Amino acid sequence: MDRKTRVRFAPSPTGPLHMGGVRTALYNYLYAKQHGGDFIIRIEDTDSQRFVPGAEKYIIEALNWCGIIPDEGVDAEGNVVETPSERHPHAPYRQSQRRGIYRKYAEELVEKGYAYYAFDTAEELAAKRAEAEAAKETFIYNHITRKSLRNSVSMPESEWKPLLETHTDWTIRFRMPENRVVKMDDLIRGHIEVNTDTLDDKVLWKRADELPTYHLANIVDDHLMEITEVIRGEEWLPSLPLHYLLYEAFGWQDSQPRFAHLSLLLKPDGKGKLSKRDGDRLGFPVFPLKWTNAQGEVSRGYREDGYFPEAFVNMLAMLGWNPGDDRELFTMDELIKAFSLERVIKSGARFNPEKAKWYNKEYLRTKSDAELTDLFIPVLEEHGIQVVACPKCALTAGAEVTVQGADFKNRIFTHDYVQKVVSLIKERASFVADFWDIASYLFVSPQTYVEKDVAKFWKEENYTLAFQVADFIEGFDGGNGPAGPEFTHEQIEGPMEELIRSREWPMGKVMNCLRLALVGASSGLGIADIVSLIGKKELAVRIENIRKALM
RNA sequence: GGUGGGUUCGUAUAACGGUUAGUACUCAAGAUUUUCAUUCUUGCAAUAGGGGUUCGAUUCCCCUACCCACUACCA
Repeated sequence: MDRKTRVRFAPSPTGPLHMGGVRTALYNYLYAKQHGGDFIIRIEDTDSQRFVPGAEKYIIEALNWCGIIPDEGVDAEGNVVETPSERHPHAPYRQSQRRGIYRKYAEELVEKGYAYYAFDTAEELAAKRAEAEAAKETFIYNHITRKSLRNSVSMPESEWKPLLETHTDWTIRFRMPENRVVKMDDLIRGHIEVNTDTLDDKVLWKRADELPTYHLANIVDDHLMEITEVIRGEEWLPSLPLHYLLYEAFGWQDSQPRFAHLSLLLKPDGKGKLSKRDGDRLGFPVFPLKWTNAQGEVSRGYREDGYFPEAFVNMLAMLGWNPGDDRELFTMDELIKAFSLERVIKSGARFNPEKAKWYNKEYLRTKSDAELTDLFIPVLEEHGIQVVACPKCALTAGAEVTVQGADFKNRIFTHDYVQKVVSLIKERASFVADFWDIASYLFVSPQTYVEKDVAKFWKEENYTLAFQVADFIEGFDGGNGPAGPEFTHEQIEGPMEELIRSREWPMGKVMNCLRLALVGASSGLGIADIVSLIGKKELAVRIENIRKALM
């Protein structure tokens, strides 16, 4: 009776999906794909009070961005996604659209004696709880207190039956058995036992909004959707006994899914679980995508912060799971092959933003120059730089211009130029957004000179020599004869170094003076790289600028 | 308070009951480089505490401490 693996991610659309939620979805997805099964997204929107418009769309988009694509569920537009060859129709995938099916299951339990009608009002129960708390006790709605409360167990049928019609906010509660040890198995945590006396009679269905609570909807839907493994957050572990008992009450033990409870993501410092506040406080995103709430408060997202989805997913996968060896870099396909619930860590995983950054850096390096160039161009445009596809082609403005690689005056650069820049700087960055800070001097003449570096290198005996090197570069014909206007890095580097060495000039000091003129600081690419990129004309401009500024 | 879960360097983690307790991130130092960055090398740094079981315990058992979750007509 081997069943096809079917797992589900069942978020509640009450806000943006937390990165812990993404991890839960990811582990579900990896498990499904590894077993050649289906990954299903089910929207658990049975709480009309907490429903947040846009949250569902956000969740689907976030998972999409991560490459976690459902075989069944809803897509970002709200359309049903279903496996084409599936025999069983499982739609709809939103519990609010399934409301019609839950009541009969709840009533079936009442008929079998596993549940009962309860007529206590929320106020009455709140009063009971307050009373118990005052006496330093815990109020539990169970076999002891049940008798003194208003329900179909404590009252004669003649009394409660009419209440079903007249009373509009009754509930159906599970009848928790007395003093029974529920024995459970968790794929991650092993064997667990709990005595039912510590549990209470949970509400399964509410007459007020004709909707089930999580527990009922969850079990019924998992059964109907033929879910084989339930992989969910640790916060559900305490209700596992109830869920076991529910499967038993329905007589569905044979097809009961296996359970795996994942530990929570903890904040990077201090105590407690990772929250939105930690991100704001420590300066990192806790959500995959940017989210703006009803009050207009914006929460940053990994996508908008410049993370590659592969890096984000990889980082998340390693938070609470490891392959058993030293490998740390995994593509989604590799994760699918390597993943196993047996190697999921039981304890909570503290999130480390530094490591997240490191992952992005690693992935940045694997990207092609062309790909990174495409990502860099919008950043350049934000800084007023125009990038054209070829040296001689029409600008968007309409005017035709000729750009010889770089036109600093008009702030126009060729695609080819940008790509060269990218190839030289990509190993120095963690994010594409860093490119501008690292390489702005390759697009704009420096406006200021770092004081500390000026003090260290800008001395007459150094800069007079630096000017001679600049003159040499300007006169260099690149081996192309007198007509050769520019040169490559390879062409200039040797002769330039030869000049300095043959005259026994102090290489470091001279170069840094030149670098100060070109970059505005004593950091950055090699001089040969810079001058071959920006060209003779711009070199002259920058020498002139620094003369004016510092002499 | 009750119930359940958890505890290896600062962080993420590895280690059939037998290891000088490994790796990565961070940090520090050194090498390389015309500077910075990269790269490379090295270093700092852990089994929560106490009892057992055992020839031998990070590993198994018990107690304590601490952390987390749950304790709603929320999920």
